[in-house]
Amino acid sequence: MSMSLERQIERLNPPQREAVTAPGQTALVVAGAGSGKTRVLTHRIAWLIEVERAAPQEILAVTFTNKAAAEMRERIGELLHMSPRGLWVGTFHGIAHRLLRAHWREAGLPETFQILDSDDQQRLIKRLLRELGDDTTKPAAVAAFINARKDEGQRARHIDTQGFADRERLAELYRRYEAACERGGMVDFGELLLRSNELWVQQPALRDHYRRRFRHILVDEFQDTNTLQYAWLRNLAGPDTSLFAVGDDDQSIYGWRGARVENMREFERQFPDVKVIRLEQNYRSTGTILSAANALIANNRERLGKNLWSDAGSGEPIRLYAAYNEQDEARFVVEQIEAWAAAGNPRGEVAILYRSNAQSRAFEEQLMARRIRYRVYGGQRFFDRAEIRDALAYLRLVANPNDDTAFERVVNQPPRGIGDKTLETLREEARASGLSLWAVLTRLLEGGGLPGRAASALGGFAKLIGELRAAGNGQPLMDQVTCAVEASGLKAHYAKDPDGRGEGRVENLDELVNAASLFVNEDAELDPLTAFLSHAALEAGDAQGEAGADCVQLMTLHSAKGLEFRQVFLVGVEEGLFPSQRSVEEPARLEEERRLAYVGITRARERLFITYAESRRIHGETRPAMASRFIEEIPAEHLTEVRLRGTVDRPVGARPAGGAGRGAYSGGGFGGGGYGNRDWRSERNAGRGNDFARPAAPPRRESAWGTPPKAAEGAGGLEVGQRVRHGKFGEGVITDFEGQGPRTRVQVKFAGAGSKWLMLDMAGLTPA
DNA sequence: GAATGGTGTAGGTGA
DNA sequence: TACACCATTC
Repeated sequence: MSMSLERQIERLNPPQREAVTAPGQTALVVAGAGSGKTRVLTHRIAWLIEVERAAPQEILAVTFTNKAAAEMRERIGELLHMSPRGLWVGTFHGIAHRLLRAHWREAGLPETFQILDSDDQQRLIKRLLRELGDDTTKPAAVAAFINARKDEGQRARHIDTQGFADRERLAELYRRYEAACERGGMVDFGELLLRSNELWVQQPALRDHYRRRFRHILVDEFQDTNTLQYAWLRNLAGPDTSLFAVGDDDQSIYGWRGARVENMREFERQFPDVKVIRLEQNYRSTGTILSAANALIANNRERLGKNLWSDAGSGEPIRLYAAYNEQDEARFVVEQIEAWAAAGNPRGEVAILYRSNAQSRAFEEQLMARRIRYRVYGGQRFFDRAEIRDALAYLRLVANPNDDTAFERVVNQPPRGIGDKTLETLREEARASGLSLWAVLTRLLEGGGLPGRAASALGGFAKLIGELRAAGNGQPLMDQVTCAVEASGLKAHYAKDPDGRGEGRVENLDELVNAASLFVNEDAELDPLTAFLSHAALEAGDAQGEAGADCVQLMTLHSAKGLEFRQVFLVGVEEGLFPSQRSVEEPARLEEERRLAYVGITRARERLFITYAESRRIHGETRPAMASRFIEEIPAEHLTEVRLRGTVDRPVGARPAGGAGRGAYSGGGFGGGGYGNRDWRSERNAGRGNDFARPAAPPRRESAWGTPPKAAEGAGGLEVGQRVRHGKFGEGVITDFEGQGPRTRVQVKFAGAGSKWLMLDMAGLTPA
């Protein structure tokens, strides 16, 4: 053992060390949030190589996200001071894809098969429905059905329709969808896994080859495996394979994608000699944050059971902010971030976590207005943009002209005079002959029988694709991409700015060329174009915004899993949004939402804010909202309210201490305009828990930072009760101050515009 | 065949 | 709000 690895392993705590050095066939590591899960996995791999003398090519490590795979690879490299050759680290999808590329013949695929993403998939289904004259079935519902069946390992022929007409219908669509994919050499995400699992089942010799090769299989985020992934693992693991699974049932958040937490229990049952190791010491968060997370997750019934602990201090209370609406919420968060940065803290250690991507908008606007750099993960990804997908479709046709999905996308993009009528002829012909659209097109052009105008338009398209294919032969990838973007007329088309976004789209197309020039094909077996297209499908592109820079991180709770930040804002924590409306009706889904909240809370190392808005605009409609039940599930002693609607901070549960505060809390209902007048706890819980029974603590007058604000002095000679004039809002009376120095904020009750908090420096108030 | 405007609708997470 | 889809017009 090298000294450094030995020392590294000595530094682990006993259960971590036990996991890393566990002998025997199977181990299940139940690893709580922040308990050093990735550390265990990477040390385990280093230990296998250095101590157990395993060859790197005997090790397979599977993760769920590309980000996790990249991190694991990097950390193994650091531990071993080199990048081990032959070690397989990747996502389930990435590894399945690699297998299918290597064994396309055995898998019954054409060598040039292309990957269908969910958008392609829906378009294909839409086409199938149109063929059937079905305009009532929703493509999304069909896609969901097919994907769910694939997640369960079922093909169309396996489906037991039990005489139910709708199920029969869906099964029929699945059959047609399978046929269409088969014809075009197209493989969707689920198919990657399904087919590679069938490879194990139908090609035992091949399976045995990999069983002999991969003596060690390690699985990350095991709680998120679905039926098919689990079957795939069980098939690959032979009697001599050592299977090392790491997971946390409390962080299972992909049920909607078929994940089965039950697989953890199943694993224990099916491998009787499995060694179960629990990692419960948390090294990440303060005691307060952990207690809050523990209390929240205790409301779930279906748990393996574990309790995180930490020997770190309790730290600050969790701050709760009730915003008036989503703009106020964003403004509050961004102000907090400004203060954090002003105090010399890195912005890159701040994350804003939300339930859904659409929520990023208000925060982006505020951050942009205040010129704070930020980075948004997820959402509209680079490879999902319309113009990029167009360009990729041309490239897909170059790689495989039978790819009907790509054909349909660009046959008339940019418009070249090929309309519905002409396309319908093609489609019909294709249906009748079982050929691809491209094959039919070639045949029709040769045989004549097309109206002159259509023939020349189609001829132009065929010529273009032919030229792209010829030009691409042996050319560097970048030249192929340039050619597809330019010769297709795509760039010129978008440059004409058909929708007011032309400039950005042209930039994106240039960026695609740039991406191609930087692309490194790591699989020598694969031609660069196919490798690039697969990369585009499997890794949806990097986050938007400035990479590497010290930026605030914006992402969904789902993409935050596995990450940690010194300061976290958990925003939009409202009933109907988080937990989402539909999940409220189903206990299992509600529990998954709660696990998502648990994931969010446990991302924070030092400081956690939870915010919600009392009024939120959804689908262009403003609706009242109320605090999420998850807030109520956090013990009140861990929460401190921040400046609830113009009053001072107070510990949650404390009664307002009269004076100006009282009015703000009295009264019921919400959505009544102006700053709200409702206690943050909903009626149903008032008087239930002991939160309200505790003796009321005196309201603490403090800013969010715990620094007592100075009163009027230092605030430009203004004081409470003074009449002032504002450029936009007119005349008003100062009712409160908060903060000090450049962060001083002042509350003014305006005659015509209600009560507002203003940054003193910015507001330009003059005595009236 | 292409462009434009109006209408209706909306679940949200991701490889 | 934002986008997809349809009907109308050029």
